[in-house]
Amino acid sequence: MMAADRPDQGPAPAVPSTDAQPPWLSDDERDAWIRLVGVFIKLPAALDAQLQRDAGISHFEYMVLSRLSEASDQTLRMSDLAVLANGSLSRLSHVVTRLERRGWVRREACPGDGRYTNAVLTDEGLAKVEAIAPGHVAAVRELVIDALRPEQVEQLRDISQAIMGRVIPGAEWYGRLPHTGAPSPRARRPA
Amino acid sequence: MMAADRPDQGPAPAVPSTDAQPPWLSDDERDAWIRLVGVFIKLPAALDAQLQRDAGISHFEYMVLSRLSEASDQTLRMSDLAVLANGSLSRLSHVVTRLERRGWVRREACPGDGRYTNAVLTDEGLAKVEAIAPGHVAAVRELVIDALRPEQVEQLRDISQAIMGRVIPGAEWYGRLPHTGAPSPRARRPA
DNA sequence: TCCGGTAACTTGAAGCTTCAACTAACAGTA
DNA sequence: TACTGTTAGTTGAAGCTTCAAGTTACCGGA
Repeated sequence: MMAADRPDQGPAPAVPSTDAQPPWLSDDERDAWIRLVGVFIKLPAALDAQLQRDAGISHFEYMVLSRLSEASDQTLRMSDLAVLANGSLSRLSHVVTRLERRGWVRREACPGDGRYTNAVLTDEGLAKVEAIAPGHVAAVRELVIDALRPEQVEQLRDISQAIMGRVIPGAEWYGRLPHTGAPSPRARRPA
Repeated sequence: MMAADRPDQGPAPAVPSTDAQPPWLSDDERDAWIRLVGVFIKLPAALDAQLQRDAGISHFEYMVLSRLSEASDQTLRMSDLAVLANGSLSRLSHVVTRLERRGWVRREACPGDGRYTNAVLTDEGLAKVEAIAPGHVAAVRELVIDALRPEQVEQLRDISQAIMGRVIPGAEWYGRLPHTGAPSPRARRPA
């Protein structure tokens, strides 16, 4: 009966706020937000669909295999791999168990410190990623990169970086983890 | 043994492609992509966390309640609601069952055409959204909008729109569904 | 009025993620 | 050597999503 006057922001507040922050989004802000929500729901689904169809794996599994393939010795500590793949340690542990069953990854106790576990990409695993990667990169191009003008790609980088800075407070490091570097005695995270 | 030369794009291709499209991403493209992946993994998690903590519901459930609260008569057809909430009909059906159990939504057979089912927001449901919305909008502001300069918000809108155009082919309509409009005899989707 | 076709859901099972223990290994201290 | 605390990782259960049927209601002929 009176909740439809500010679409997409939910109903009007019972008590109008007088805070420093405007309580609702402007039309432009709301517009951008609604579309961004669409992207972060539909884009992952599209990537999963492509990988599932062409390779029978999820996007998260792809990231795990891909990050391992980039690491020196195809080896990473579970906890570093979890950060690189954007997942929790628990999620990674379950997924590595599955990937182990499929023969693409193997666990090894870290020699010298038994607390750590290394995940190692097997030869079959490496072959699998090498087979999958071109198709996946093509999909990323098709769905995202080629949809944008070059300056938009830069804008996207800056915008994503700014959002990540809020989502993971103090995450200037984001996207700058070990990757090609040495096997990282410890991921360099802020304290 | 030779897969670490192009970080974050997977290993090099066995057979170098000579296609029209460059097979790999440039450094700038890769950079933007890695960060975008971070956003679409971590941002939904952050939104879910806020809503779960403050209201005990998921982001998808919030969208369902919110879209209903904006609809005339707090009523929408299941299939329209599914589109507006960015989910499959099956997912929506399960979620509505849960929301019904909690007393926030009610199902009604569409009078006149028994094939359709209407989801209706109850008074308790409306009260719930009204209580939740301000906190959620504050989180969206905190995590996204306030992290960006005004021109970046516009860029984000355009970029998201461009990506959605690829992810859901022919989706110029995206973000422009019923919302405040009449109860939509049928969602206007491209054929 | 019957019959095939189709669109709108619903449902149950399988699979994945999350959450909350729990275990294991080490570091520091006495 | 024992005791405490901390960090890495694992595991099982609960909950949600997806997938593949199944229903139900209607429409358009014959």
